[in-house]
Amino acid sequence: MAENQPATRRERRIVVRKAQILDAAATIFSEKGFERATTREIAAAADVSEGTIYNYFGSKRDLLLGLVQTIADETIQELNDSPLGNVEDTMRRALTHRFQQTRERRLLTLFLHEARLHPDVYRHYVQEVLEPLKQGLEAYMRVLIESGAMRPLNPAIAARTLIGMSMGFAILFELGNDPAIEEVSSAELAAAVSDIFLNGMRGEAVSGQRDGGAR
Amino acid sequence: MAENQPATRRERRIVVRKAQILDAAATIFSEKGFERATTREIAAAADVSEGTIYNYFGSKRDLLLGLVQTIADETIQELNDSPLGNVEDTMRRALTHRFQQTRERRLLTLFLHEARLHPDVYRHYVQEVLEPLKQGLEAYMRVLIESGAMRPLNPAIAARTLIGMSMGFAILFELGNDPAIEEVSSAELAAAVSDIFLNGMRGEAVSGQRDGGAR
Amino acid sequence: MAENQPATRRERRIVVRKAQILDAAATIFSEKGFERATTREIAAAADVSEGTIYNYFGSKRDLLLGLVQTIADETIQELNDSPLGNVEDTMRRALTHRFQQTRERRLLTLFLHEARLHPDVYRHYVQEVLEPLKQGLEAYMRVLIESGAMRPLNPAIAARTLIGMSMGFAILFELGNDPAIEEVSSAELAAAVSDIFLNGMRGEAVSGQRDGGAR
Amino acid sequence: MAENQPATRRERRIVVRKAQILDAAATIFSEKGFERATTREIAAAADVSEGTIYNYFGSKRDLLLGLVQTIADETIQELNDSPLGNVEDTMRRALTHRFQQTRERRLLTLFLHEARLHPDVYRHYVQEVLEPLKQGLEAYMRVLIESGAMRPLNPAIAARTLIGMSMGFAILFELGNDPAIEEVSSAELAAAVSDIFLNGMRGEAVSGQRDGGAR
DNA sequence: GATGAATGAGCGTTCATTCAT
DNA sequence: TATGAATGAACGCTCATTCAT
Repeated sequence: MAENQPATRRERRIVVRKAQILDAAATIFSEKGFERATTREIAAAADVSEGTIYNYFGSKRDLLLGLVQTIADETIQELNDSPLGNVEDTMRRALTHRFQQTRERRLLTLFLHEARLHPDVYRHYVQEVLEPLKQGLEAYMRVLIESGAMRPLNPAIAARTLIGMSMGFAILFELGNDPAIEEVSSAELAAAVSDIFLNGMRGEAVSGQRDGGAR
Repeated sequence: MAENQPATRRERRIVVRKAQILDAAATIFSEKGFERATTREIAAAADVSEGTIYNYFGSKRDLLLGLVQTIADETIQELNDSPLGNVEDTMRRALTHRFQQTRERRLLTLFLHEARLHPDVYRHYVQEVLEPLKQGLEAYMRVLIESGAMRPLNPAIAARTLIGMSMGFAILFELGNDPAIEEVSSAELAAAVSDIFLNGMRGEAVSGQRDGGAR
Repeated sequence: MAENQPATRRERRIVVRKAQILDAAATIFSEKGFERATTREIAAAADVSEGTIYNYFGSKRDLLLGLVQTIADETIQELNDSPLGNVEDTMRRALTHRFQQTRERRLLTLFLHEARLHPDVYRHYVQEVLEPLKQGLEAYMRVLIESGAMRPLNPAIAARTLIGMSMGFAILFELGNDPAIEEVSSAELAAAVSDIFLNGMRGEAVSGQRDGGAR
Repeated sequence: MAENQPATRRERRIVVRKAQILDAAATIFSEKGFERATTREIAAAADVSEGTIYNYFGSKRDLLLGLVQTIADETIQELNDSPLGNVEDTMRRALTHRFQQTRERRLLTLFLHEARLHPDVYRHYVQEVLEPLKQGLEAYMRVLIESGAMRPLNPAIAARTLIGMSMGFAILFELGNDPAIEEVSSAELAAAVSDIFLNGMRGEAVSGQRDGGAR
């Protein structure tokens, strides 16, 4: 966002106002959920009147969509910006970032809940963020497998396992009240989780004299 | 549940009615979310009047709690009933079950969302199901590690990684629209996921030196 | 009521049941008022089911009417039964009775409230009890005045003053929390009140010239 | 009330709106009673929407309390403002005023009914208006008795007799349908009632020896 | 007759949205 | 533009009444 400062003072002010309101919305949505949050509370938290919200957003729903969009954009930006080093580093960095964000903005369960129920949110969040991520990771898995760096597992499932793992962990975070993960730094957690996954993708299949999926 | 039929006709009818209403509530909650579901819709889906709901449940919220409680009880029951065979089988069975349930009852994002926001749901779901599961798994990890079957990783984090992985995967399921996992049987998915995790817990730690995608 | 035992066992039982239900209704109405009393509570207090109430009374409203009727009948009965001795004794006896009843059955404000709002109650209570009482007292006043026992005041107003006084006092009683009247026996109160009224009706008119407290 | 205009336009509008709504509430409560009055009706009578009521009052109950408070304040104001002349004049003036008010605002039975059932109304009406009145009158009675202007009757009972008389009369008024008092001016009624009471407090005690109606 | 579960109209209240200022 | 009072549809819930058992 920063690279593209709107020219006029007016446009700049609009962007600032929108951000101010979205920030407030994020806070209140996170505290109360979408439905139980009231526009009055959001207005109070944003230090504007209720009417002002409607000068910048068409509806309460649009606040949510704006928020989702903002975060989706950020996420995509980060993914694109993240230097592609070796797998371990990349993954650790991505997970670390993810965990840090979850600690700050507890919006994941909200987004998932709303995405499941509301097509617009679904579009902005699942289709625009999760799907590309799946595709990208799946392709990456394929590369790693073909290069021999990983076992010949189903790359689609591997990609989804990683995403699910990351998302699930983030949710545990968001649910809170778990010293075992709260007292560990995001980086350490990311390292541990990434270690398990990557190690799981290497090595031999767990046989399997026992019957599994792999044989 | 069938083994323990309440004696009197009246008690039996009450149990049936409650189940009928909870079933309807599950359907509507899953479709609309808790807040957007109305007691009128639930009554219609249960084929009773609105008043009847309140003969069996004290409030709309109690419907949610009843649902959470029911599913929590089921989950705990399953965990206790599940035969403790070797790690692989147990895990596969548990995950398979989990994935099957998610396909049928798309309530996970709802529960997580509500648990995050409502202390009662938190108590019934997180504290009574998730916490014990964490503790149990953590202890189990410890055993496996001590026995040498697994690397000396932090058992707390290992347990949470597995739970997060399972939960995250279930959410991807619930979000739907992903042929890559929908066209695979629950058993196969469970096998693959379990394979990655267990393999990840064995073997050597992945060192940071090895490079990743470039090779 | 006692003089006229219904012949059959069945009829007798009906009368008993009705009384049992009306008693419960009196208790609950007095505690909660008519609207806030529920048929469920009344049924519980009467130790019958809700349905049973409707076997004996057509509606909740009919419970109130039945109660009003019962008390109106009692009141009329008492008035007719009360021996007509000298004025002082009669009045004292009537007021004593009134105050005793108020202490037991705190239904006066309820009746007045409902009579003001509901024509049926008005008919049963105001027209059948209060009006005859006014007429009777007015005629009595007339007699006393003509006989010279009282000053030539407007007998209609005199009668209403006495009734109002008695009713107002009863309300003060019903409102409770007033040791000054609660710790005095009904008889003493009745004597004092009756004394003031009767004395007020005798003697000379109070002329405006006399000054009041200042003297 | 006019002497103390709130400074700002906004504050003025709020006061006006509250009064407008309370007026409507008074009308509807008087017609239907508190429970049977609906906020819809009150809103319609006040010519505002239902929502607007809740911008000014927290609940339907608060409307009642606001009304009680308003009238309690007025009553207290009047008592304080009323010039203390001789007893007769003071009493006549007070009663006249009372009767006039009852004719306009038929809220007495409602207030008594609600005061009996609802602690908040009790506090605002009985404790803040009736009790001080009792105390004031009792003290006044004591003065009159000590000065010899009245017989040595129990001043507490005398005070309550007067209050009860006034209240009871007001209720007869409110119940309506009585030409004998409706066709007489408030001032005349007040004069007659006050005459009876004051005369009753003077003179000698009515002894039981004198016979009553027979003479 | 007695029961109490079922009913559903109707209530008080909330809150996203509008619009006159 | 910013405001916040006004709006009214829609919600959760209650309870008098009915009726199958």
